[in-house]
Amino acid sequence: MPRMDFPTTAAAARLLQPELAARVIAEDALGPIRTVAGADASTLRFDPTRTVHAAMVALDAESLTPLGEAGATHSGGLPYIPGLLGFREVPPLAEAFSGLPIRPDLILVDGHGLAHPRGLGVACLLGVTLDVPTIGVAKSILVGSIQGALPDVAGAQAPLVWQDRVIGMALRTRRGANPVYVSTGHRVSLPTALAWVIALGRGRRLPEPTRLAHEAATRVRLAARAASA
DNA sequence: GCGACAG
DNA sequence: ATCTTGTCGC
Repeated sequence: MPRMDFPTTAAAARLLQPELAARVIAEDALGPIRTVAGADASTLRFDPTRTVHAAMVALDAESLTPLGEAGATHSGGLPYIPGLLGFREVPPLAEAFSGLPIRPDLILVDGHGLAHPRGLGVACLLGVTLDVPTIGVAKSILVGSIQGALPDVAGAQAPLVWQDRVIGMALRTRRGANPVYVSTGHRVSLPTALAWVIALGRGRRLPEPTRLAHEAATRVRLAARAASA
């Protein structure tokens, strides 16, 4: 099992970013997608111990039937720092990944992929760490702005542009709801990423794998709280 | 110096 | 990210 060493300080994480970002593959390098997974983390608002509860939920890509889930809790890592989210969440996420009953062909990560100032959002870091295709699905913008109009119609899209480059796509998955921001994580092109996010939707704002992972991560946190009481 | 800032 | 009831709207 190839283990990766994660930086312990923000400074070390920043130094490592260019090297890791260079490993990201922004093109389609994936086989048939039969199973997918959602990945998310849950933390406490104010927590000096910096505990992160992570969860991954695997599902059948076609029927969206859940196939299993796993969680992991890590403490003492980095705090939340914009731009360094991956270094905080990927260690517990990678452990959760190893607890899944199956190895998913594709992972939807809660947060950005290449739509990041140094091209290393949490989805990219998880992808290169596990060497699994990943897609970033974020609920708000980290950098860049939407180019053009985004009609209030389900399916509407508009490029997310930063420094004259398209780094992702704003996608309105539901009428009357704010868009989600889709970007390449690893081994998936942006058009393919968009297609999968749409295919894995269920008429709600967030795609099903992401939604289930969010609920699972919350359960991991509540279970940890109950266990320590 | 000021404002922005995934989760 | 999390704390939370009722409430507005299709």
